[in-house]
Amino acid sequence: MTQQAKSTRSINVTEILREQLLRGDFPPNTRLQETALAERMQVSRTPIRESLRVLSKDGLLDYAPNRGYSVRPFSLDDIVAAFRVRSVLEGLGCRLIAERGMSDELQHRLQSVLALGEDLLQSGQLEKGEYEEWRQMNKEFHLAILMETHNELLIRFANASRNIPIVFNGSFKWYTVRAFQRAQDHHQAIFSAMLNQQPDRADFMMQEHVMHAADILKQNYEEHQ
Amino acid sequence: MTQQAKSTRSINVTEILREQLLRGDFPPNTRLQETALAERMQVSRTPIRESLRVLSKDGLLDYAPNRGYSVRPFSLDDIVAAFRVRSVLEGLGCRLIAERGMSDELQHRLQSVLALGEDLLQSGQLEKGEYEEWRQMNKEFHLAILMETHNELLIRFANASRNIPIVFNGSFKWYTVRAFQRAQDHHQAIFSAMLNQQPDRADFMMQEHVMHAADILKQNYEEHQ
DNA sequence: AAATCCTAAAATGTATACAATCTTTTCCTT
DNA sequence: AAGGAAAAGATTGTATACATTTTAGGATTT
Repeated sequence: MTQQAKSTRSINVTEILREQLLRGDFPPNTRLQETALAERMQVSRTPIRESLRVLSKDGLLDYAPNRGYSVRPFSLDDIVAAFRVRSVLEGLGCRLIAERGMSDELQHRLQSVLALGEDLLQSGQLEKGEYEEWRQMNKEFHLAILMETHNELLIRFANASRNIPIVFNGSFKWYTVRAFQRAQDHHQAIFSAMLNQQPDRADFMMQEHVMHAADILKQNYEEHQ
Repeated sequence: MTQQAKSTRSINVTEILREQLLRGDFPPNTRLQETALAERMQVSRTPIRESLRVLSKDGLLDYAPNRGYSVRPFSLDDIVAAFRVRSVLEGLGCRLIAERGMSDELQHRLQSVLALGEDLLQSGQLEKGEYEEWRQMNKEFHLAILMETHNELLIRFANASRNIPIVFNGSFKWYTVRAFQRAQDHHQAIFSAMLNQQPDRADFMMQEHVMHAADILKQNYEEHQ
């Protein structure tokens, strides 16, 4: 029997609400009233309040004393700005690893991730819009690199910079096959740069990679919105 | 009469506790018990709990469900890692401004800050360890640049990366006159790079500047601790 | 003496009651 | 009818009571 991680209602509510906010379930500027939420979530106001406080710290909600919380609206500029920040953070991650050299473990892990990416490109699945596996693969690639830095603040900020509506699930639904190929090429180049201890190249290519995703989002945002 | 910003006990408690944590009033790993804090702060447990939750989100406290909160210990490596992150964030800020060019307002503001720095160096005050004015000046320099980016996430992260014990008040107490001079030179170079729209130089010099502060802290940390 | 279990105390988690603040409506004045 | 005070309603802020979990201590067993 797997060990159930301990939790509290407050934490559960926070994660459920966060998911809903990231999915875009609530229109921008929607007021989130404590009593209404409490009823909806079948808990008292106490855990709700703690959740809302946390989510506003994460930038997902706006807050004013005695006025309560509302869903923070994100403009396209906000989102692109967040990508820019993430690009330098993840770029720094790659740089740090390139400087000190990869561990064997990371090397093998990334190699298998790269192989999976290659498989997905070959299989033709991506043409049919089945990008869920790609999403998993991509997440593992980025997360594995970040974790290896052992820089707690870097990991925290890089993750936080992805916790933004629209950004969160990636813009893969708008990717062409060509775009997937380019992303795979970027991953390869980043891996190569870290392996050969080329910090500048590793940093630069990661920034290029992240901002490429931002460009695709930018091009498709208006028609979707 | 100045407009008193609205607030709540929860917010007040959070800021008081944050200050105390940043000053290092609590030894690392000290448990912060809600009832004890509530009595000390003359409020009930409710606002205390909300504060502790927020401070743990900010990375100042550790938290485990049903076990409560404790003061997070920071190693020298943690602190240097935070400086590295801050250096790329503030570097990005300078780059963004160098790319688009400075506003007249920022230009004048920074020029007056630079002039103040020059004055402080001339006056000989800094030799006697009176670095409070320098601290103010330095803060304004960095903050003015950040604000001008209008990148909300960048501003938030950059500020958060300074909210760490020891880092918070700067390591100016360990600065020699030579170190102050070098910092002033860095400020001048950063300003010049942004004015002349040299993004690479602006970014690089800001990183150099921030990591210089990290170096000084590193050299003096052991004897202080 | 070491380990384990059990119980009591203390701490955290949650719900609810009350207080303060904001919002809306009503009603009065001009 | 417009404007504005004042009261009623709704919402957030805080305190407290109760529930659950953890922790500490001691008794019991091996």
